[in-house]
Amino acid sequence: MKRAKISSNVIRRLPRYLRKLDELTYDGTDRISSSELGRQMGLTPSQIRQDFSCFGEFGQQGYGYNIETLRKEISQILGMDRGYNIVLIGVGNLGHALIENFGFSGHGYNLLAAFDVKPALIGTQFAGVYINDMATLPDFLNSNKVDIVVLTVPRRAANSTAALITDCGVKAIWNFTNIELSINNPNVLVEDIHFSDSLLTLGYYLTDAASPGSDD
Amino acid sequence: MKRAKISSNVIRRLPRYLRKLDELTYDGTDRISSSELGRQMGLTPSQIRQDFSCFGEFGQQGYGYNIETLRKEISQILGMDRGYNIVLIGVGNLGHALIENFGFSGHGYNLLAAFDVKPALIGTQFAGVYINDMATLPDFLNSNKVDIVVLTVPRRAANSTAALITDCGVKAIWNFTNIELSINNPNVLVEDIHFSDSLLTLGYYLTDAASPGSDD
DNA sequence: TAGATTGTTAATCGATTAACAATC
DNA sequence: TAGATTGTTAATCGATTAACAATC
Repeated sequence: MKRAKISSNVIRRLPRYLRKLDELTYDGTDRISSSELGRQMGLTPSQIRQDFSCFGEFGQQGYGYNIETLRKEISQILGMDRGYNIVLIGVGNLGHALIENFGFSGHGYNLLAAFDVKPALIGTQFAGVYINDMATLPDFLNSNKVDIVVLTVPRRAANSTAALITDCGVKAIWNFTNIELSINNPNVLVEDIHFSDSLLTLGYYLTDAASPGSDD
Repeated sequence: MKRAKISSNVIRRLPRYLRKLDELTYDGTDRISSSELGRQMGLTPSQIRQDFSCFGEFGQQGYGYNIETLRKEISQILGMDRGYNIVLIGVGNLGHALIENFGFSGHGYNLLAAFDVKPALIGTQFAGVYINDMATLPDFLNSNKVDIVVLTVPRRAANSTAALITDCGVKAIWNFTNIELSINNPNVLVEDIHFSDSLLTLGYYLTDAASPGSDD
């Protein structure tokens, strides 16, 4: 498997391809050319072929790409077949929403358990996932291979929780706390969902769209 | 106000600057140079000066940038002073989480109301925001200036709801449904929060990090 | 076979970085 | 004033697009 210096732009397009391929499969399509895929996704055929060629040769001249094959390749590149184990910390509304609606298993992940400090939550379960006492978290992390932690704790607990879990060897954090985590271990991966960055960006474009026409 | 062809890369860094400036303000700092800001954010001083210079001259030679001034400029560029009105549609766990925890007003937005189809929810309120019957949505949109709709409905309702609201003149959608909305009006702005894209990206890097060292 | 479409190399375009005169 | 740091122009780097020989 060739894996070398692939740009983050390419990587972030892979899940989009995957989503599109699922949609095409659902619609009953079984093959597609780079030009048709580009048309549907708003990308150039060149870019699509370049993107795929970072990882191998998945197409066939004169035919295009077989959707099932391509989907399998991309899901493998993304590691969806690795059965990564996940733990969620902080079962507020957002944590709750992710447990019940995100569909971890549908993406190839195992959501092993959730943790919270709130006594009323401890021992209950949502969608088959038990909520455990935060106090038992280090023990849990030490006795289970946990690949990814979903961090949905309140902002004030973000950095201390991050420190706790990275000390226990967790190497990847899916961060919903809307702060930039300060982690001194350079091997820990952090993927942020910054709600506010997203909404403010939308606010910019809205302001921009209103600007040139009339300066009200 | 100069507004011309500013790249999306620049725009998406603006909220990050804002977050950093808020943090610096909280820490009691009142000025900063592009090199120190770059050091703290992992950007080059050149890039920071280039970014800001897209919008004006906010610094001072030999001094740097006044944090309060810079913050005000950026928040204006993002349109945070425009008092945009927002409506949220779909009060499941996620919608609920956003209403209670996102802090729309803290970002300069007015969350006017929420809508859902579930009878048990209609007429109740969370954090002072009333949940109204979806059936009353068109009336509401026609009699109120609603700038942005937060779309937190189930996936199956995504496109029909998007069609409904764009027909009522809504020009911006903050989309949490994890599908690519099909909207035929090119003037409607859509900003997606694709949870799965984010997690899959993290999965890629995790897989990648495990790859070169040992192929286990 | 002829037509279609890939994978890849070369060309272009845009974004980031470096350099430096201007100036607080 | 001297030192620091900006805003901006030029240089570099990287990503996207175009072109085309290979081939299914």
